[in-house]
Amino acid sequence: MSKPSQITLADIATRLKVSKVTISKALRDHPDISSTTKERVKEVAKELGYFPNYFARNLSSKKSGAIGVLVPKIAHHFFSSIIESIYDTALKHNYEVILMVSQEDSRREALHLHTLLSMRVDGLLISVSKMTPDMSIFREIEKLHIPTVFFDRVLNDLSFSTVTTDDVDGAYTLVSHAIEQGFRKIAHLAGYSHTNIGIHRRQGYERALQERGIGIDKNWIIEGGFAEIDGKKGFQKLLRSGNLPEMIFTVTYPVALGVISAAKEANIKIPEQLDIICFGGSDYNKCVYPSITCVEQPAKDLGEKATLLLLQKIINGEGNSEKHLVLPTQLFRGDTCQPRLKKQNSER
Amino acid sequence: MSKPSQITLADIATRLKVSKVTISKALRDHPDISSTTKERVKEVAKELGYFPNYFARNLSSKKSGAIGVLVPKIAHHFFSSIIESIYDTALKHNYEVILMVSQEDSRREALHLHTLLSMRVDGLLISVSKMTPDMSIFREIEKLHIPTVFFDRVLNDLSFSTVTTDDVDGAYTLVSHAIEQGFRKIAHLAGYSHTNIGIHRRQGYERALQERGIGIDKNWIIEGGFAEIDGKKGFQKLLRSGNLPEMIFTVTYPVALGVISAAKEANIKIPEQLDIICFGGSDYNKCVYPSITCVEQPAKDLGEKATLLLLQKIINGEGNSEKHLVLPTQLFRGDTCQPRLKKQNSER
DNA sequence: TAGGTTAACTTAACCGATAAAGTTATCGAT
DNA sequence: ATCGATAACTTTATCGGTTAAGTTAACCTA
Repeated sequence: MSKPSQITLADIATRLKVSKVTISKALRDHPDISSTTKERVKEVAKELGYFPNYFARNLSSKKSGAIGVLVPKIAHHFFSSIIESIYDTALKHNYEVILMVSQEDSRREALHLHTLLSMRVDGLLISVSKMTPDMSIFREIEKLHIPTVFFDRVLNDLSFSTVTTDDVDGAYTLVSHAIEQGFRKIAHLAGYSHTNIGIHRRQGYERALQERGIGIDKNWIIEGGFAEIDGKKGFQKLLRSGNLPEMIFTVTYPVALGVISAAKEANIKIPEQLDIICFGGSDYNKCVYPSITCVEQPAKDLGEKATLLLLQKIINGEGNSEKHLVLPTQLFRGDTCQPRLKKQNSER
Repeated sequence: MSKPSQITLADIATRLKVSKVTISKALRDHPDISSTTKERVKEVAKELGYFPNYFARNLSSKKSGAIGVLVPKIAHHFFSSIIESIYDTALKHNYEVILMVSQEDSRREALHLHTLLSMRVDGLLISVSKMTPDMSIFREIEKLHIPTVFFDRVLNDLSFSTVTTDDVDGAYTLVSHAIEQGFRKIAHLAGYSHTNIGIHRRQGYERALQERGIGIDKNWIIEGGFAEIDGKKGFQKLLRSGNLPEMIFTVTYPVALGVISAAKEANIKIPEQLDIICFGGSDYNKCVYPSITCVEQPAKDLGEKATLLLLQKIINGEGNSEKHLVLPTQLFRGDTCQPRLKKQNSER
């Protein structure tokens, strides 16, 4: 069956023999309308099962009451946590969320952003894909002066507000911890060097090594993506090189799982024969063996802070003031990266 | 700064000195318009950075080109996979997705469904929360004859189409497998008995035991939710009873992780001292130790099938024909639930 | 008691598109 | 030469609301 036409203001108006504007105002508690009329209107509205047409309302009021969110992935613990937190925060402030997924594809990114713009969202929350971005769409957004906040994966050469994890510090803390536990040969499965998180985590890694006088071996830095498959590939490359490190620091949690999985296949035991640490964890990490020692990303916090910052821009009209929030990570000590004294003795 | 008014059809029209209807038609490749005019229009549209106002378009065309999706959770591997697959499938057919999260709260469920209705979505994809549902909103939807498909968590006493996992069969297969491996004392951390997945998985469990002449011990069936915390609570209850089983079958993957986590705290080794199987897994399960033997849910497939079924209803107008798709699970043999011959010998 | 307020509506205009119903000029056929 | 068809537009109406600008009767004040 075709969709039946739904109840409109006019329906209630004819029923009560008043103008539809009266209905509109009554439902929005406009002072023009007497309280008795308001009551009658609301009663009939409920009785008929009326609910306003979102399109019509927003077309005439020129507000959408919604924020647009663009993420590269959903099925990834980190992003799904952020998304959930964005939804909750937006709801608390009576905003709707329109979510789009680029699937790490920059063409889809542009497509979806256009759709969000056509929906006249009041603001945008964006985390960019890992591909080289198509800058033109972002410049377009810049020109339109739509309140926008980038989170987690940001573009540095644009003048947007950002909410990010303290990637440099997190990586630095984590790798420093590993060094303190006695590890020296630490490889890094890094992210792409054109993404902020890739660059920064690598910087933290390099700084930790340098400060402790450990040389950086370019062969032990392998660039790749952020997914499981990249971990597998990275590990296999290290394995083929015949020069396995004592410790691998991976740019994300999924990459670490990829390494563990590949190591399992290659019959290399973690953490006995090879150890691992990573940037970011998951709720589940603590439940399994080995639980990976990592720095936990403040996913919930990131979503909330980014949303609040955006709402501030929307509501207070602080559209073009540029702010940069950087949130700290927290070290989690799991089963990997345990003190290395015994092993050092037995091996050397 | 306030949002600048964006380019409209009228802007292009005055620029080209034709009517705005000509512009509208030209941009949609309407046969009324000559190809030369179309070219000129498109050129100017691109130059001015025009994109249609989604609200205005849908208000006048009375179509939204969007489907509404309501899920209980996002930050859960199973749901985030389904959601991703819904987004991809919808995109392939040029539909937008409006996603809402109830956070397992039936009041939010009603609220969000009303929002989706007010957005005049062309159809609905719904997975209900674990709370006792507020039926009135679903009856309302039924009356409106909006194409709707329930997936995974469905309501049985309503006449909607559904796409579900074969819960009975999956649980039956999994528990049967455990019995064949030599397990006899099998407890079940079950879901709520008012949800279809809770009921069906328990049915599969009970049938597997009965068919093999193993008595059902009500004390070993513990009802609870679907999250990690429910696994912890369930395990602790079993522990306190002083009568630990050989094997625990949990209603979901997160519940299993809760059990593993609580067992770790209680210094009980899995799978050496206590074994575990669960309904549903995750990509990561294979990477860790112990990888849990489970039946994998066809998350991607579920999302795709549900979306396709809905689109069929929308496009072919098969609004009220009721269909029920049941998708099979697949047994994954992990580190848990290994043959139990040795242990039986050593223990008895 | 005229004049100004105010409460409580109504009418008209508009948001930015689409759909339906005209309007011309052109062209081919009879 | 006339008619009908068609191509290529334009005009008008409409979607379901909101906002701005009237309207009217009642009430208050000087």
